[in-house]
Amino acid sequence: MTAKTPVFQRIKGDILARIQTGDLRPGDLIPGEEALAEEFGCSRMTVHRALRELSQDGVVERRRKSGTRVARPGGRNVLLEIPRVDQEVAAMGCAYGYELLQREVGAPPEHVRSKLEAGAKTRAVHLCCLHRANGAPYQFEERWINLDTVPEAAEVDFAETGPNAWLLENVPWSDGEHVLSAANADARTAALLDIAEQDAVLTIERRTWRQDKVVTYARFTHPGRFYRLRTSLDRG
Amino acid sequence: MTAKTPVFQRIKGDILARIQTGDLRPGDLIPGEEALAEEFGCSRMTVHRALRELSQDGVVERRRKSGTRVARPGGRNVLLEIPRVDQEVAAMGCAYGYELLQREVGAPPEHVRSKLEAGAKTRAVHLCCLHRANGAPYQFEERWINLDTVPEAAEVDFAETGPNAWLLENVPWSDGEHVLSAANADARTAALLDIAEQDAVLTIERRTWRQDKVVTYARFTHPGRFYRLRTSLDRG
DNA sequence: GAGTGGTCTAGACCACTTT
DNA sequence: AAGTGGTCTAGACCACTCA
Repeated sequence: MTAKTPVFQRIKGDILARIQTGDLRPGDLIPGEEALAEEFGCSRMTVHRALRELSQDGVVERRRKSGTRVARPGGRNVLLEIPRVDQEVAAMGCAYGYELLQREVGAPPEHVRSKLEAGAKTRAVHLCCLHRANGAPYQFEERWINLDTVPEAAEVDFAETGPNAWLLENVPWSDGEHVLSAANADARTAALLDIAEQDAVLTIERRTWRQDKVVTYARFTHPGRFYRLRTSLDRG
Repeated sequence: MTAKTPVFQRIKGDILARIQTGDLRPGDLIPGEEALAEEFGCSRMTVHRALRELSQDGVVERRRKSGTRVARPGGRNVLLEIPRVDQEVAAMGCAYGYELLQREVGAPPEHVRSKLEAGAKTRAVHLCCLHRANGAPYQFEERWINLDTVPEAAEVDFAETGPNAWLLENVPWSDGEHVLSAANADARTAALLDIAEQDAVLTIERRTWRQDKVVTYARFTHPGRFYRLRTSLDRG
């Protein structure tokens, strides 16, 4: 069935194979687009697309006049999929439960205000939510939503719908920043997640922007014993 | 200077802006390639490239005959950069130190053998390494290298060069899988990292493949208090 | 100045999916 | 059967960068 795979994909695969077998090593020069076009019996555009995608994947580095070289892998860039809680729980075959523990509107504390890149007069919605799997605590979410950026959020009670789902519906496709870290559970978190105090938890902090303004700052906390984040393959 | 930005980029930016302002909402239909080509005064190929890249970024979904629609963001896909330890330490302005604690060659234990997808007779190099920043323990690395896949590794002593650097030089650009989790430090790890027992640690497990065969399985352990992994922006 | 990649075109044909 | 995206071409011109 190789006859049906697009030419640019065969070129990508061919070059990748040459690299993985050690035939081409980091720093090695790859023939020019015109030469490859002749070698593969296709147009330069097709070769260009193959090399461009390899370059975007970090496999190859391209410079005008110098040519294309196999990249020296430094760090690993991996694609991390952070699923939606409800979908994640459902994917495990568990019943998903949502509970709003706290909701208040007002000026956020100082350390949150800086995360929101907000002024002194900025108000925010502060939410504490618990997500459950088959009744058992699964994730604790603490979130602030910047009312300067999303004033509509002040009118939503979030009693039934989690803030994540609401934001995805109403403020889609913002840019984001995530920070992952491990910590020991404090007394409050331990009680909420039904784990022992000092147990390791994995926390994900997320900030999202819309048009250069911070939309929301959220902290997701999972029991470390049961929570693992997998990355799908990307680059090397 | 918008005159110098490529046309396909302007198209991407334009459509992204329409989405971020809420002009286009998830599920909305985007005009066909031919219509957009006329709207932007360019060829269909140029429009196609813009839409293809948006599709690869997960911003839109394309189906033949149906057309192109704004994607419903589900989970977040973020680009996670896992840097090389030495570069990471150097980037913090610290002196990097490497110490090989243990090196042995033999049959790996059962739970590792399954990770290596190895047979009963497979031998592996087992390494325990400590990475330091300004003399202080920074990362503990435990690793097995599959000698079926990389027999050369049996001859390397890894006393001076860390296994990561060696593998990147000798087995470049393999595919990878990563698992992130939080855990409480056991006595041995705590002693090595100079932290208290039960302190939270962030662990990264990595497996890499070359040509469908597992090259190596590694566990990297960091003090959770000081270690954070940041994701750069990608998709929503 | 010369050589490389980067973009773009106008048109063609194909592949998939819905009607 | 028709309409959409997916690929490919042959050629063009431009932009960067090295000698």
